[in-house]
Amino acid sequence: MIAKVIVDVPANQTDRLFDYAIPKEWEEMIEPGMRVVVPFGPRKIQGFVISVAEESEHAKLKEVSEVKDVTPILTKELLDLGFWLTEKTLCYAVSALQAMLPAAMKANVTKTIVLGNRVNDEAIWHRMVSSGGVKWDDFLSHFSHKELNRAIKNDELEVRYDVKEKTAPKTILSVSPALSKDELQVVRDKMGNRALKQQEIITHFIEQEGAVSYKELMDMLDTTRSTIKSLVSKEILREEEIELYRDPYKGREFMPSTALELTDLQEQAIRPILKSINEHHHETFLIHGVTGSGKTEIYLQSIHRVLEQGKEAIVLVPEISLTPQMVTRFKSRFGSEVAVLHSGLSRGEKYDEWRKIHRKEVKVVVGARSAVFAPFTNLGIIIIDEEHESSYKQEENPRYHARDVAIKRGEHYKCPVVLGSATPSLESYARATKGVYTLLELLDRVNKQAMPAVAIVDMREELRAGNRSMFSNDLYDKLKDRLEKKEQTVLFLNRRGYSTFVMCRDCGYVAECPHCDISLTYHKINGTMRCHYCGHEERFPSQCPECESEHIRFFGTGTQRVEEELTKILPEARVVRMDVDTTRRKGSHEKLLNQFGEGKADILLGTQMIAKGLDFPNVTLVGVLAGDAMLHIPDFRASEKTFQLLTQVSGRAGRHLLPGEVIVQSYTPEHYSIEMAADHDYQSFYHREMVTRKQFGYPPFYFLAMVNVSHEELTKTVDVTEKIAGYLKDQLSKQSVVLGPVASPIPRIKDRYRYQCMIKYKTEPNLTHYLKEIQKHFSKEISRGGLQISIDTQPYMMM
DNA sequence: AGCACGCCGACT
DNA sequence: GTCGGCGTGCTC
Repeated sequence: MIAKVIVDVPANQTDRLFDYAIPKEWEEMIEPGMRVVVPFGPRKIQGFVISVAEESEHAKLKEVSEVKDVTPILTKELLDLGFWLTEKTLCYAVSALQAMLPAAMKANVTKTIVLGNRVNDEAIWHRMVSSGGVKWDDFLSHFSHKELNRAIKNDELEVRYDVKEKTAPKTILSVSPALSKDELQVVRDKMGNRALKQQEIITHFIEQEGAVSYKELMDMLDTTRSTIKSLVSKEILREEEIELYRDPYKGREFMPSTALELTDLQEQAIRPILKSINEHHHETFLIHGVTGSGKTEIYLQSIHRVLEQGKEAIVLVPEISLTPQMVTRFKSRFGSEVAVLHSGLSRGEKYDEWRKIHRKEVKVVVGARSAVFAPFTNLGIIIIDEEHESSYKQEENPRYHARDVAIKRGEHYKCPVVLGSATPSLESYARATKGVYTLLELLDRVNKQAMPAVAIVDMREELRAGNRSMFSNDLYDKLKDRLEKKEQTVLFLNRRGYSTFVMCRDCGYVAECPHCDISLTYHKINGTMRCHYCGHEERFPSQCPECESEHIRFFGTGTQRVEEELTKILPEARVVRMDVDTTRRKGSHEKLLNQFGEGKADILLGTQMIAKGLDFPNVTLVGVLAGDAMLHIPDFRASEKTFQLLTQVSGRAGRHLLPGEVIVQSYTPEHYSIEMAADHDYQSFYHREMVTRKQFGYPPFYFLAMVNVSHEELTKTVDVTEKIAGYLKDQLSKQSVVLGPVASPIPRIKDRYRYQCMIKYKTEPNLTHYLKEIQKHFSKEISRGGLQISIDTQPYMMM
């Protein structure tokens, strides 16, 4: 029998099936979707079995050397999904398969030098290697490549390839009785008055079933390791390794919750979803529900119905809002049926959560983007909350959008896919309007609470009036007011660090990263300037490197700076700052939020990450310091992003009894995305923005594809991009537009020049083929490492 | 991606 | 004549 294998080598030339003979003893065992270790050239690597066949076109086949799984880790459905992804996103098949598994399962190949068949105990390395082998790197730090190669040729040394998993299941050493209960009784009675502690332990095992870990037993019976050990050596107890799940939510109690009574509106919205579940057919729904309209309850009750049918559910949540609050809601409703997958977990924890899904120990998974690949086999619903979020698009290979994958899986399982948002993406809303998706609207808040009043402050006027601080007078007054009333405020700024750039007031010099074409950001904590793209760091200069003036200052505002300013103007305010810098440590995210939730702070100041999902009853004021910060990014979605962000942030205020108020500061207050967000008017925004999209030929009117080229040399970069653009212009129809070559908005990162070419099209059935041709044509230059070409068939990042 | 093989210039 | 540099091509 032959195994057709995709090997774990992400390269153009190896992106195909390789045939291996299956040794007799494994013939019955090997199935598609299992991982195997195979010899590949002189080394050993991991691979995925795609299919099993009777024969091969190849005369001489090597044998599969190891089988890594007892049951397939990828089902037929997921294998097919992988190849669909490969085709759609133009990535290597391994990359697609790998993306569906937790990182811990990725193979880790280690090389060890061991003694060969011919004995040479004279050799200088003999003592080092003879004791069971030496790591490849360790050997080479003592001896040269030349010596190694010669010894290998002489059969005196050998290289052993070990293909291991990155993370193993966690185990704990436990003991269980080696004898029956009656026998234990007999043994205990024989002990008489001696070894009382040992008798206690035996008593425990007579009274209770099952294995217990050393630690538990020691705590429970107040005994010591050696007491247990002696029972083990007498063969009364037996040691065993028990597999353990790393439980990220260990020790936390989730108060069970039951279904809430739905409002009439919610009732209307959930009905078509339940119908789709009951009737077993695929349909994509878009719930357009304002913040606080009770979308989550609809999700929960839909899932409930799915579970009643014995099926499974996937809930996708943007990484950033996978807050403990969200997790709590699902855990309290569905208890231990829930697995959680997000980037805050350690690699091992993710692995364990994944195994719970794979072993069917859970029925619901709540997770970020990659949870869309959860290995369920009887899916009943897929929910994507905050559907418009750009984090559902993966910005590395495979460059997929979770929404597309969800719909693909929904079609396969004939189950509904529910997209939910207060500010749907234009793409989705347009599809809903056209009837491709079913639109469900929830335009009132559950508690009939009015939407918060939003005031826009023109910061140009503030300047004219002589206010040069980052807080408008209005915002300052309101902040003070809330402090007095002991109510809380959320302050939002889309920028971390201390300032945006460093400039000399005399000559206008701006500090830039020497490796990237981007200005450096000042970080006060250690007095350095940092590049957010390559991590380059340098000291803040005491004088201008150009004109030696001492008037070199930082401009713009970051969260650190705002925090400092706040303590100056409102010294009595207690501020919690949340950004990547303060939440880097595990669990700090949750800690800061709890602190604020328990009323230990008056102001929560933060970036993106506080924009969604937070629900604190005592928050009555939301301040957006730079409402237009996003408007000026070079991206056709800039207005959309601004509208979404402002709407999301405003939704944080007045969610309960106290009415909320929002202040948006802006230098361009008249922009429609800001005005319409202030009016909570999604409809008008949608229509207004669609006009622009149509006019400039962007989605949802046109499809996009983006080719990004980068190389160390500028001329080479331009040259290649020109060739690509020329080729595409020749091949594509006249209705399609090929833009470029143009320099990327950030023309250089990490000493590499970056150019791009964008394609706008309506129908282009062979586009994938042409793009593949481009990849093939430059594959040699790419594999040599000099040239990089990345192709995105659904770009979300224009930078 | 690795890794071997082969060809070429620079050295013992 | 030998070593090691890198360009080329293969991996079932």
